[in-house]
Amino acid sequence: MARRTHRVTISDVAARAGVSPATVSRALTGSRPMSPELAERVRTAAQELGYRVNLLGRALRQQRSSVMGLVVPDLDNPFFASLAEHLSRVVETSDIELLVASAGDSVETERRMISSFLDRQVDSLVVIPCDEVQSQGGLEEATDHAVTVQLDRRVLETGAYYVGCDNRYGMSLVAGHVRDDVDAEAQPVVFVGAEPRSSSAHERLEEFRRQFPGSRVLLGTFDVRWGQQAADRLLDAGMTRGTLVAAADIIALGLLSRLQARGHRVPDDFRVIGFDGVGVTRLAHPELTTVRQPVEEMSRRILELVGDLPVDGAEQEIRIRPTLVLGPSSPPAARSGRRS
Amino acid sequence: MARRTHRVTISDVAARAGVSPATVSRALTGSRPMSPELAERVRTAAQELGYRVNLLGRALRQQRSSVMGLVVPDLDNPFFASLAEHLSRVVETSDIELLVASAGDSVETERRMISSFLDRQVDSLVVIPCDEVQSQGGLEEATDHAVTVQLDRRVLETGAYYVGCDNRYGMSLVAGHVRDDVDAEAQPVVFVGAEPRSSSAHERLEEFRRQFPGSRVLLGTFDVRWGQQAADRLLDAGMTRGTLVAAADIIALGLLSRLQARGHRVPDDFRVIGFDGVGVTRLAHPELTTVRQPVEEMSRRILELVGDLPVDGAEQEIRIRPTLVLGPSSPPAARSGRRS
DNA sequence: GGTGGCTCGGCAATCGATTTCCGAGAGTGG
DNA sequence: CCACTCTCGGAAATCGATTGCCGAGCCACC
Repeated sequence: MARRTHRVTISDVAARAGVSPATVSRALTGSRPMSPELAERVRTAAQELGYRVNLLGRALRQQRSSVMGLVVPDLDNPFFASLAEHLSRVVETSDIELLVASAGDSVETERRMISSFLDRQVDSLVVIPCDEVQSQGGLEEATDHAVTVQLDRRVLETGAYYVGCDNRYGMSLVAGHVRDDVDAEAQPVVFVGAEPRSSSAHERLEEFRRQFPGSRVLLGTFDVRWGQQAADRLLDAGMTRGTLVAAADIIALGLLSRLQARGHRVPDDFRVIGFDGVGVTRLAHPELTTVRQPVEEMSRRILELVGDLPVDGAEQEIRIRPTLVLGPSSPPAARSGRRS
Repeated sequence: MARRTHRVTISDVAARAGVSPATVSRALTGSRPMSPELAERVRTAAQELGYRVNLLGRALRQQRSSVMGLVVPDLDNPFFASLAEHLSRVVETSDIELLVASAGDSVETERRMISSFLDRQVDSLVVIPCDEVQSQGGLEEATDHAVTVQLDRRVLETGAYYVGCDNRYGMSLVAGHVRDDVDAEAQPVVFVGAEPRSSSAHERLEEFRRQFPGSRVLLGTFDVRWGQQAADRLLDAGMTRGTLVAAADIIALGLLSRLQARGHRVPDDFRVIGFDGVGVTRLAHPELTTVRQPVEEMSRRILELVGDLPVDGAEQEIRIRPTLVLGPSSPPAARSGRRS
């Protein structure tokens, strides 16, 4: 386990190349044109000494860290992990770097992570807030010190940008599908959602209620376990068939596994519909009908917002329309013969 | 969208409190005892001005950033995401902060991320290497500049620590289970693994071969799609029953979904066994038998390694024994009546 | 040949915090 | 009352890089 014998600084390189630190800086960053042979001499000197730039020093001087921070509620939720991965790949194309921190599903930790990113002088901060209400403080703080974007979940009155999908529209697509393709009268429609502590949960729930007034609604959290519990609850109450609309794929997967474990068939007895449409969806058998969030485009819009040219006329709130992806978990009713 | 009106520095606070910057630093960090009332005066001055420390400045001076970097191959793989989440929660208990970057499954990006973390002066670096061979360069570089730990996947000759689970032992548990509880003679056993480009893939494969010499082996990548393809290949070749040992849960889930989609029953026709045992496992129906990696303990050991007291006699290589978790995807054969 | 413009290297200030060292003042013991 | 110790605040150096400014040298043009 060899360890740094000595720290090589820009002055060491300067000494070796027989020039001043200023010249080394300019040669390595190309911040000012110079004769090619001198530049080359500096580069080899740096190479030979194994010089590596200290980004702390640079950032301190430049007042710019070139870092985008991302705070997610929980990496164990595949949807958030996928957002992180996508954003990471998009940011990759710029000269910014994305660093991710998890809030461990706690508002306090979230706040600490935001603070810490700010203290580290990130240029921009993307936050998927834990809680519609309690995350507000942290976001306001962030907005004062860096370009801040709320992703996926909206918290009002923070002054930050928002990028997310049009949840109401997405849910209306589901409603259309259920009404057109599924025999709605014979089949009770139940919404299995999450307590509206985030705008996504909120909006999906509201739109469902608007579309299916009077329909049954069960609310829990965004995880597999809740889906399983909800399935148990419905089955224990004697339900034997129907359409279950989940507020997220991860809940739908929980529903699916429990329905099947207890001997019910999907889609014959129960139709199941999800929301999000990232990677994991493919895990399910049968594959889920779901609302695919345009993760790619969301990432690109974020990058634009924090981009080099701070578009002053930029929208505060960017909503991107999701698309419905049909899967065998809710096939079109045979007799209607429709295909969308 | 309010933005920093002015940058508050330690000198501003000093001026306001009528003391020197040195005193402010000492008051806020408590690095030297001082009269309580003075400390209080400084604190209120800082509060009133909305002062926040610049960690770049501090780190530059202290030669210590208090950051642990984590480079994962791909956050879309739930196992890696889960490792990140667990490590994050464990590190949370110390005064170190974990920052995560994804390599987007590319050796080049991985190298860039490592470099960038080093340039940012991380104190320690945890890497789940993409490739058993090609990741070596980056890891050597890392070892020269920070305490470096390879996680889950081992690359030889890097000088870095290694923390991971004992894959051979884990696979031998699976073998024992298959031999004891499953009628091995009547049921062909097939390994559905990944090309040995990582030590984990390697070790699991080797141990399987040692335990079941001559058994069929299919190799692909660590993702759902490969599991599905493998299932197709086996079924297309006329297989109708058997025990499928997957090198990872994520592959097992792919197998499961395709087997079921094509009308085969698990566990009646096919037994399926996974490896990893993190969150997503529960998604499956039926629930997977799997080898649970002790993610929690792995995280703790990592923190110890980079801990304040650099244990010089520390093991280079820490292997933690995983445990077998039985699930209905491979129930004990009825007639043997055994329970483990 | 003088002068203006240009190129390009170096000096030194700067970013923001920490920390070493110094010295003033208070307290104590002889 | 002197000498010694102790406490505690401040001046200034320091971490590593970037960059505004200056000036030397060169060229070209009149």
